[in-house]
Amino acid sequence: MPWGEFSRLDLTARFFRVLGDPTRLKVLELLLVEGELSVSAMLQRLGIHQGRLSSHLACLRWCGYVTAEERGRFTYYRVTDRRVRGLVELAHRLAAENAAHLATCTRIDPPPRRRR
Amino acid sequence: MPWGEFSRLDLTARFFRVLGDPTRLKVLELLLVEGELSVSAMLQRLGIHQGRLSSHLACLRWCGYVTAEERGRFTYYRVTDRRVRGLVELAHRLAAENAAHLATCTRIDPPPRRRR
DNA sequence: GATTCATATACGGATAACCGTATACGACAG
DNA sequence: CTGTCGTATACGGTTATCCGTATATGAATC
Repeated sequence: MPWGEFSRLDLTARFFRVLGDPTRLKVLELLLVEGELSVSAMLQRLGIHQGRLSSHLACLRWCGYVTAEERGRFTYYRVTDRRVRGLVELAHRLAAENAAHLATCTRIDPPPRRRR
Repeated sequence: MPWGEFSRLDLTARFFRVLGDPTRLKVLELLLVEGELSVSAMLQRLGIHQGRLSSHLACLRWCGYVTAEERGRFTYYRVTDRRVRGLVELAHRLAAENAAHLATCTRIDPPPRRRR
C-alpha cells in the first residue's frame, strides 16, 4: 500500500530523518522526561529561538511523534506513542557503543569543500 | 563522556541520520534478509551505481551497522548487531501507522523554492 | 476593539549530504 | 609484470534542510 509516491522503505527513511535532527531529538527527550510541557516551558529549558522550536514541534506533531492540546493561551505537548521511548533508548545504547566512529563519519559530516 | 565535540544526544541524532537515507536503509534491509552478500551481489539487486553503493557501505561499516570480510577479490558484508533488526522493524511499524503524514511533512520535504 | 502574550508561519542565506562521473587500488589470471 | 575484475575514493553539481529574522494569528486582558 504505497502512500503517494513513497514506498514503505522511503517512509521509514523519512521516519528516521525526523529523529536525525539534534534539536527535534532533544525536544522529544525533554517530553519523554517531563511528560507534558507548554512551548514556553520548553523554550526556557532549550534556549533556542521560538520560531525554530515551533517549527520543529510542527514537524514532530504532523508526523505523529507528539500530540498537542490547546488550553487557554497555551499549547501543551506530549509524546504520543509509548514505543517511541524504547526506540530512542535503544538508539542511545547503540550510538554510545559506536560513539567514536559516529562522531567522525565523513559521509554524514564531510570535510569542508573548496570555494566555488 | 563526550566524544570530541559531540554530546550523547548529537551522536544519537547522527545514528538516526545514518538510517535516514533510503539507499542505506535498503542495503541494510537486504543484508538483514540475505544474511551475507558481496558488493557485486548487492549491486545486481539494487540497480544503483557502484561508487554510490560502495560509499554508503563505507558509512554503514564505519558507523558499526555492518561488518565487512574480504575473501579473495570479493568483500562480503553482514549486519553486525542483532538489535538493528528490531530497531528497523519497529520503525517500519511506526512509519506505516503515520504513512500519510510522513509522506507530506513539509519540514523534511519542503515545497520548491523560487529561483534566486 | 486595541494591546499583549503565546504560538505559528514565511522567507531567504548558508551548509549538509546525495548523486553521477571519473579515477585509484589491490588481488588474481595469464 | 600487465591486464582485468571487484571495490573504494575523489570531485563538484544539485538538492534538502537547518538557522535566524520578520511577520501573522488567536486568545485573553484591558
